[in-house]
Amino acid sequence: MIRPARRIPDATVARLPLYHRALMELVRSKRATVSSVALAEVTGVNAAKVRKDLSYLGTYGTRGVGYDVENLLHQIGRELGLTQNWPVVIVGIGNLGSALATYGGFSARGFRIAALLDADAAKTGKQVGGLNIRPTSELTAIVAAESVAIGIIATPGHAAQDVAEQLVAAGVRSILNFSPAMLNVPDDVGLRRVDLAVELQILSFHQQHREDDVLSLATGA
Amino acid sequence: MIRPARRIPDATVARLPLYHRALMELVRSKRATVSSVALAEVTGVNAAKVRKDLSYLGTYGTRGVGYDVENLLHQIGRELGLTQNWPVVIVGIGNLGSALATYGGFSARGFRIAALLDADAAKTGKQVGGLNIRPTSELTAIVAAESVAIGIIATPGHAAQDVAEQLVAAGVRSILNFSPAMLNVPDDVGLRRVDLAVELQILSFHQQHREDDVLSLATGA
DNA sequence: GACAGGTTGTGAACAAAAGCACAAGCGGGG
DNA sequence: CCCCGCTTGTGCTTTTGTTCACAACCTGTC
Repeated sequence: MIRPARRIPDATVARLPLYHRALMELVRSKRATVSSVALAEVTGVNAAKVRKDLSYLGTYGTRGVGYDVENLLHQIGRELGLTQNWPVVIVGIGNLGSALATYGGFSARGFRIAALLDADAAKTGKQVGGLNIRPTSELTAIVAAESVAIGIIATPGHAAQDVAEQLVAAGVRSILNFSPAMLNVPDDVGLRRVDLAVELQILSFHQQHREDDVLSLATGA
Repeated sequence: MIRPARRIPDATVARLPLYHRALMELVRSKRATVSSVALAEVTGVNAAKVRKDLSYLGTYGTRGVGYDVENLLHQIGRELGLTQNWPVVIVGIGNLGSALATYGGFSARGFRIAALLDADAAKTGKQVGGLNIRPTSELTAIVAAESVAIGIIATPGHAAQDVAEQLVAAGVRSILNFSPAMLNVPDDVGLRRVDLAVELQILSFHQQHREDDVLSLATGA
């Protein structure tokens, strides 16, 4: 067999975007090569972990030298599928949808926003980030016409499942869900959820417990 | 000692907000008790994992019955520090900052937005989500006056480190960074970063590899 | 052409997390 | 008062992820 040697662990996949971004920085600053230690420093990851992660992609480093920045960037990009210029649709153009539509980070990494959709007829035709907002009814046609494989849901929670089903029916294969709802989709459709408040709550947990510690230190408990 | 038995694993902490949100739903639908299986279903987590996670908080379930929804919600909220009504400041009121400022999920979970700050004088005084935008120069005063412990950075990457240092100097103990920059802060300051494009890239990876599989299946490779 | 300094790639040890499986315990019914 | 069905809490096993430590190897120097 040809590709079985390279089953990339989830934890590694989750870090590849981090390396990718750091390498983009390094390219901009005209750095030709980078060592695992240097890459570890800018990404906040342990150097051995960096090397192991990169070794899953292939043998792109040179002992005694490091990694060629351009090449490594390319390889990671390829592995992540960023060379494909995926078209994406964003459904739900409220504050968050607008922020996503104008967020430069997507286009900088090979995602092209194919359309902005919103169910609210009052928004139809308005421009956000240089694109017209279109009615959700056009979803199927747009997905078919542009071979859209990825959909982003930024609607309120109660509309999300319905939108997800429309996306799946239209042929979208991966969904990024920014709404609070938990979605049900077929097994063969990729699904990830981002909750803006989760990270804040995790911070709050640690904050809380640091205070507890200080307190118990003070009282000698 | 009093609190050493309960060292909650990171993986569990990351899931507590998920349970918390699901329980809020259940309270709204007047459900009195919930079993680990039911909670597992709505959160998409394995039932045994739910039970183990909850057991770290204490023994709040009843065998043969399940968990009391209200009580469990309260316990999780307390553990996460959500009963404290933490004041937070948001720095950088562009599209993303505005989305965060108007995002209902924060206030619904015990975070109060104490101020919106932006370095751009042209924005000063404008209203977003019922709050006036104030100049960054007022940061120190606001943090002190309102005992702000948590800061959210939604500025462009190049401004983020500077803002982080101001926040730390002013006394903020935890920072949530939505900018692409990697920040350096003292060890005793909590720091988390959210990158809106990361999840999209992870999706892209899986999408990409699903297509590879289909392809190699077709070619018999 | 050998040596020194530096860096990768990876086996092996260690740690954390996930998942299974079941004893212990609750509550309702007869 | 006992039995049965249900559900928790958790010991144990397996899987996944992290870290260490070092042999293998490259490059430039003398």
